[in-house]
Amino acid sequence: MQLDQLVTFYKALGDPTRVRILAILANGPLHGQALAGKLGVTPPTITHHMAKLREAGVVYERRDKNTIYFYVHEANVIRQSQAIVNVMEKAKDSPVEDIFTQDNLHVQRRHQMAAEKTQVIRSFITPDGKLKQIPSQRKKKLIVFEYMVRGLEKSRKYKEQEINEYIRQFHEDYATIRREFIMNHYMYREEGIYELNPEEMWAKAEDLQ
Amino acid sequence: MQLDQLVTFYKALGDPTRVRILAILANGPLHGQALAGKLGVTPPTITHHMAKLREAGVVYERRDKNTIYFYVHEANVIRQSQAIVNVMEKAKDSPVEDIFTQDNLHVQRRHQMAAEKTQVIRSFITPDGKLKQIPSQRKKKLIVFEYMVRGLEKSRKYKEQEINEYIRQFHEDYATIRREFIMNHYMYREEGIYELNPEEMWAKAEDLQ
DNA sequence: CATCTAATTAGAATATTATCTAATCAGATC
DNA sequence: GATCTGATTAGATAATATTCTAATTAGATG
Repeated sequence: MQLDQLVTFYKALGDPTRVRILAILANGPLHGQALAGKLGVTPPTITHHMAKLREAGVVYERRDKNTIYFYVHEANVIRQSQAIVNVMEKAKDSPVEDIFTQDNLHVQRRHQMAAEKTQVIRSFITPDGKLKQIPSQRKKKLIVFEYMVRGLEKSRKYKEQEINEYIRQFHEDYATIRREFIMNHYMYREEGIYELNPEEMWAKAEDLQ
Repeated sequence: MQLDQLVTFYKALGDPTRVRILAILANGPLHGQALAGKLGVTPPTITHHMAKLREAGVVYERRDKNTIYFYVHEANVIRQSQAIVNVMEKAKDSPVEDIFTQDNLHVQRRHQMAAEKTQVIRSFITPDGKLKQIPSQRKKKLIVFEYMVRGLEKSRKYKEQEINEYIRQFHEDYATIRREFIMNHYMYREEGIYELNPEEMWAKAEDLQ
């Protein structure tokens, strides 16, 4: 992520009204007037704040007739929350010591995997949280799916419609992706109701080969 | 965390100069004039920014003669980075469905543990990152130690002096805490050099009883 | 105690931001 | 196509924030 996007993100969260908006939207989508009412501000103020939140990739919206519903883009919030930590991590010059001692080879490997994931996410997810295309390499696909699925709530039951909506924030082809979620054990379906599997069941890129 | 502290934190990171300061400090402590030089700004500007970063609990400082060295308070940055996610998590009314199905009992348990940890951290760590006192209950102590130790780098070799310095950001009694780190397998020492153990070896509050 | 060094405070200039009212726009719906 | 509804734009105001120069302070050190 470049400096600009990072600063935009933190600026967006650096205002009490906007944080309150996010807290409200965490309970589910809402339209502008409702937000204005709950917060005791005028609609133009909401427009102003939503523009900032949208620019930061923190919310997205869907229109229904004349009404615009705002949604938190949760996966994006989670990802960007790490931004400053990543910057600091990256800023550290890797010391040239021999860190490949017997003791921490597996730690090394875990580091490497994390770096690879970041890399894959960065190349398949646009700054505003859209999935450019479904990766064809299985390993990359799993990394992206795991990233997407992290925005869903554990042990919550979703209607198919809700899952479709959720996936659509990333990509139009929700049907394919929904099917992949099931096939790779991120979720299971029972009588039309979807739910996240425990993480131990997920297909994991790091288990490949 | 209350709204104010959260907004202060995000505001602090919502400025390019301050982000650049953090990127520089990630490589190690530095004094004001050096920062001013590297960034091409005047010393008063640095004073201004450091006040904001300090207020946000993102840096701390140590004086040596006339020179003040600034340090990133990494554990604090990592913790506060989660703030918005926590707020949203908390804002969601827990739905009154039966979520205690066979399938996700262990997920439940994990949730509970995470909540407990947050609780303990909140009660033993001040908003600006100091450890109020060393918990006497072993379980709580481990939670706090794990939190502290997360600010150290994996597979990096530390001199005893460095460990002392590091611990001092939290508490004056670095000797006791350093000993505890070893006793509880967070770190090991070899010929006066300290290093983080792989996480699997750490004493964990969730393994108790 | 005179002097040096690094940091801070004061105060001003400029830019950015949050919020409002009033006016306008963009889709529905009758 | 006239009207209704909800959102946006324009423009003003007041509050905040960033950065500078100049003056001051707080510790060392000779």
